[in-house]
Amino acid sequence: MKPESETQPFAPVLDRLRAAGLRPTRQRLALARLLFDQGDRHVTAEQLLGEASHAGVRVSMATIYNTLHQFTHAGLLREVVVDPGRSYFDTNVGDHHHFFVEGTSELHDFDAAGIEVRHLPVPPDGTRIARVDVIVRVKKD
Amino acid sequence: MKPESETQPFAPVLDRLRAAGLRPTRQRLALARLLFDQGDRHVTAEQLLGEASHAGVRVSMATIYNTLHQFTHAGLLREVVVDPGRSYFDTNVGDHHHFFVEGTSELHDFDAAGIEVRHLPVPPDGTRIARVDVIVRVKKD
DNA sequence: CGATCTTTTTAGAATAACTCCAAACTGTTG
DNA sequence: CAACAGTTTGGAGTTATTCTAAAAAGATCG
Repeated sequence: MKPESETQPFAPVLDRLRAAGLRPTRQRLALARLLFDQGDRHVTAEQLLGEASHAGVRVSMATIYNTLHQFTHAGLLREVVVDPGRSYFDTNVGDHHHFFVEGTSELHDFDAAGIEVRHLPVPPDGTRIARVDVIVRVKKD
Repeated sequence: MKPESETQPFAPVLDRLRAAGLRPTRQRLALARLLFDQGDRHVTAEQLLGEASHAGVRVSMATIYNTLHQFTHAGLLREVVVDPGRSYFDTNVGDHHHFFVEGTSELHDFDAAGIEVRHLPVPPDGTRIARVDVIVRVKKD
């Protein structure tokens, strides 16, 4: 039997797009597969463009950005802001946090289940908590 | 008795620069006073340039950036990365974390003493924790 | 299917936030 | 104050991202 990637290459990703109310266009499908068909990843727009062109998919930079943001709004991606001047997009949208290795700019996930953030103060007036990000900045030693 | 800001306008800031091994030049003194003589603040480079020129201090953008980074290295400021595409510099270098109000891009400090972050996982191989940032993203409701 | 309408995509220009550079200037030291 | 190292500066250069208007591609209808 052929591997799933050959027998149902588009199906799961197609469903995700449909569920998100995004038209499954050629470029969205291709990008979704690059993003979601290989486990948890952290990508920048530029990396994704590189991967796309490497995979023979012709996509413009504008589409890369549009798509990353649409996926983020749809909850398929999460934007991670750790590095001034560049955004990472995380395919892991579960409850987790990040290690950020200064110098190499690598990101690593760690599950939120293992840690406890307690006694958070009350949010400023007229606001409610949307999300709590814990960024553990580490250095090579 | 006159307020300290009138009686000893330069002294404390001068000491801080000296202690940091930074030559107390006219621009560094002026920027340091704008930054440190009014309690805890979060500024962007552009804001600081605006304040400087408003205060009649002629400084170039390059110097604003140089100075912000030097102060950060010297431990007089802390860079806060929460907003893609812009850095904030925080004059509070104590142990604290941030509320970030999406939409208005406001930052508010909260003391780290009140919360507990427990059971942090071990950092990736060959690295050690430099800092833990907790960012509580809030939305207006 | 083909006309039509809407959504997407695209190349390239535009913007924003920095960073770099070589020349001018300034604080410091002897 | 001479002389040098450290600083500042305007302006050009970069990088990441957004915008724009026109072309292309899906969807819908008859």
